[in-house]
Amino acid sequence: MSSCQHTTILERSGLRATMQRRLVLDALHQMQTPASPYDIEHHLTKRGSTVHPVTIYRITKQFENLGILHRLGSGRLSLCKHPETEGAHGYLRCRDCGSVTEFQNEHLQRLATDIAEEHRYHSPAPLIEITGLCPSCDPS
Amino acid sequence: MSSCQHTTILERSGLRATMQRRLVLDALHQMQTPASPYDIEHHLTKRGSTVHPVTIYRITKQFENLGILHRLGSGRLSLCKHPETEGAHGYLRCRDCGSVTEFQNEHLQRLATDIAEEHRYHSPAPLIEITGLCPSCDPS
DNA sequence: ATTGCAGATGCAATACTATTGCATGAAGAG
DNA sequence: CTCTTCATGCAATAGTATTGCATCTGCAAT
Ligand SMILES: [Mn+2]
Ligand SMILES: [Mn+2]
Ligand SMILES: [Zn+2]
Ligand SMILES: [Zn+2]
Repeated sequence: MSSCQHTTILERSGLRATMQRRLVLDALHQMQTPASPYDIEHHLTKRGSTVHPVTIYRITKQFENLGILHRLGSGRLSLCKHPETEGAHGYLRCRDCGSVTEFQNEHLQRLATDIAEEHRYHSPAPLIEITGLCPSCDPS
Repeated sequence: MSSCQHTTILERSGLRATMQRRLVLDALHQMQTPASPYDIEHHLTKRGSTVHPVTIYRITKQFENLGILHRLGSGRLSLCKHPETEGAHGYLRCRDCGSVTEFQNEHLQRLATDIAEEHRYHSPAPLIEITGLCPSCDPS
């Protein structure tokens, strides 16, 4: 996903294609892993760009509402890899160290979508999150 | 679930059965809905009991690690209804208003557990959380 | 029942995270 | 280019969580 595709995402969203929004999308794309607003700021600072933390909070909230990114239970943000897909996205998260693995399971995603609909839930980006202890954090 | 059962939970956990821990369990049980640490404090204060917020933070973190309660993505805590059951527990959460509905779906819980095991995850209380927009918050 | 101690609590200080109001600045339509 | 609207930066504030340390208490041993 190139920087110009990020601009396309913004155009389609109805949001103005500002430098700050493109930088936030670039950062999330480059980091490849869920990141907090301050993680994003640090990433950008290291690369010589600056976006004010308050702006990052505002931008990410908008992106979340548009389904451009997912906010995980840890508060970290993950770029939605397939925004055109209406189906659910799956994450496995360690509640100890916070590490996150994205998974793809059609069957589970179908079931989760059904459950959401049963309860009259709707979202442009339904999110399934399974929380447990990762191998490193499992005391056994 | 009575107060004496709460004491049993504590005995089995290896934690001392202090007044504060019993009060936190009582509060979560009485509230019937996921609550933040400060929600718990306010509930207790209204009933004439006081447990210091810092203590509630410490207690709930221990309970979470023991699988006695679940910490949802909103940060709110839900008493685990079936601590003896090793299977996963499911929650549907609105990312706008934060309302939570617990659901029970054997099939989805089985699938989620399988996915967790595939990734060598383990937990005394695996948690499935589906996030979307509830009927009240759906703009459509 | 008394004692002793590891573990638990309360408090204050601190750190971290998120939100709001307002003045200034930039995107993009015309 | 001009204008309007939306977006950003900054400062202040609010909300949430953690830590160190002194004191206290559950509970096991005697
Ligand atoms: Mn998505
Ligand atoms: Mn459980
Ligand atoms: Zn871990
Ligand atoms: Zn809602």
